[in-house]
Amino acid sequence: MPLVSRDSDVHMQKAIVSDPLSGAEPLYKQVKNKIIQNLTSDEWKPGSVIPSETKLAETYGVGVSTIRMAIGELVAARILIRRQGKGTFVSSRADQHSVYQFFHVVKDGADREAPVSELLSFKRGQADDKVADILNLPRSSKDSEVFKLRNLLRISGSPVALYDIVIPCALFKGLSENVIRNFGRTLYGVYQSRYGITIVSTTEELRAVKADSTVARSLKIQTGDPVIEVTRVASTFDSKPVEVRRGWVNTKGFHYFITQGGE
Amino acid sequence: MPLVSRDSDVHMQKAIVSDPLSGAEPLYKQVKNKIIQNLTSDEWKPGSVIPSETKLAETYGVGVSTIRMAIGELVAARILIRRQGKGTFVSSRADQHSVYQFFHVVKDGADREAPVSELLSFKRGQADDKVADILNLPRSSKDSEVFKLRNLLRISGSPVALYDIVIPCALFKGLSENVIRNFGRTLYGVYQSRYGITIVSTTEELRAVKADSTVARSLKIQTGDPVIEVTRVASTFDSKPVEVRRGWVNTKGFHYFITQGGE
DNA sequence: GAGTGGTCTAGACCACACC
DNA sequence: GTGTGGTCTAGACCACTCC
Repeated sequence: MPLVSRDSDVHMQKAIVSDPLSGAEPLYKQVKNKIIQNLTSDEWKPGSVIPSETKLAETYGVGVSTIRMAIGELVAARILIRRQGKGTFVSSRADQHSVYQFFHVVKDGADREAPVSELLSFKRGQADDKVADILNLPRSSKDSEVFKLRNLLRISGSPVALYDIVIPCALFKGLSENVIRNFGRTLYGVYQSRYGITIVSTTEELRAVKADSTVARSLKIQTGDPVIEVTRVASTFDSKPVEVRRGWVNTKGFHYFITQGGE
Repeated sequence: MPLVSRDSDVHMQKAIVSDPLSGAEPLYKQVKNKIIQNLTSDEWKPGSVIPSETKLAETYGVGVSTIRMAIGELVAARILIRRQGKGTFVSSRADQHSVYQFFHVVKDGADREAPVSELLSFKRGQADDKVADILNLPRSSKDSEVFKLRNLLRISGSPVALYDIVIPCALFKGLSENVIRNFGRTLYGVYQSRYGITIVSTTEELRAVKADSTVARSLKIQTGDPVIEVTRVASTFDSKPVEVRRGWVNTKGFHYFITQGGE
């Protein structure tokens, strides 16, 4: 059932329209948003193929090149992956190679190795005001309830990072300790496969601080040793913040890496 | 004088050809490389307009859409900037907004403010083996001569970072203390405006370490205070490493920021 | 109005993957 | 062979900028 193009028909849902006078969004942006909808609603699952360009063109009633533009932007944003002869795939950020999209710590002088995470604690409570503001939750109300997790990451057995994680209960209904333990390798994998929430961007603030006794004990270093303190806000497609975490990274034998630019 | 397309003519320089049998690169990649050549040779200067799409299409003897593909990739890499109705511009990384492309430190709770840099020392010497390897220089020969700079960065007067910088003499002939002092706001600005070298990508390794006495004195903190140690390799278009620097960042009142993903 | 990039299309042929 | 994405083109019309 092709959606509208070049006409201003009204359907039950927002149709794809190209009407210069109404200041409508470009067709390819509308297509892009439709695709994102399908991704957020988990209709198209991570790792799977999406319909071919020609099929999408028919479905939405636009030219193939328009579809290519929409897909092109999503490929640039690493949300989709094109493979010649095979199809266009939904990027699976949970797989080996792309864990490092958001985890930037590696062992000195070694190749990237996937970290193993251990859930140390799982609680339910109120978000403090600062976190509530970041997550766009009301302050101190029933809707500001959050899950609070503590996670320890190891690389080849050595403790690398301790993270305190805060996520809204409203977005992750039914989340429990068991779900996390049994579900996925990474937390973002759980967000994605169980809740259809894909983390696509993060902002981080880094500081060098002295490890307190708790951090030191977890990371097996001395109290007062320098560690990197990371405060991260993770967001989904529309820059909607979903998770706030604060962590401490052991950089004795490990380092935090960043690449900028490049093609 | 249009270059070749669809034929295999031989010119004095590499012509743009589309010959499926010879396994040649796609036309648009060749165009992209031509554009990069014009940028590296400083024929098209940062901040200026490049020829219009139609002109480029004529010049290189390809279709406008092919030009658009080439430009599209360079825009995605933030090397070119398109402005509707005005033209396509060479990104000037020295301007206010893009200083932060490679400098990731800001004052806590404040807007981004451009840092001011002070040259503390300027020497000429041999690169040690490790640095020589990174910069692709021969070990301990005449060609492994490098300039060694020490730089102090301040934000609103407060010392933020101390950097030791190493660059090959061969690439920066005639560089002197005076050139740096009189030339530009940033060192990368000098690389670009005086040597036609544009830094387009960097990799950084971060560690939390204790400040030694030199670092502490420069940053006006206590010896032993935690600081972030940054080791950066900066590269130009073809991933050719141009500069190695090691720095120490004061994160008392400042933080190092990172954004990943996003559209 | 003239020139620029922005959007959108239709269609050709190629390279690759799978059967 | 069939279907996928990859490359490449020609051309239409729109929106913006400058004169």
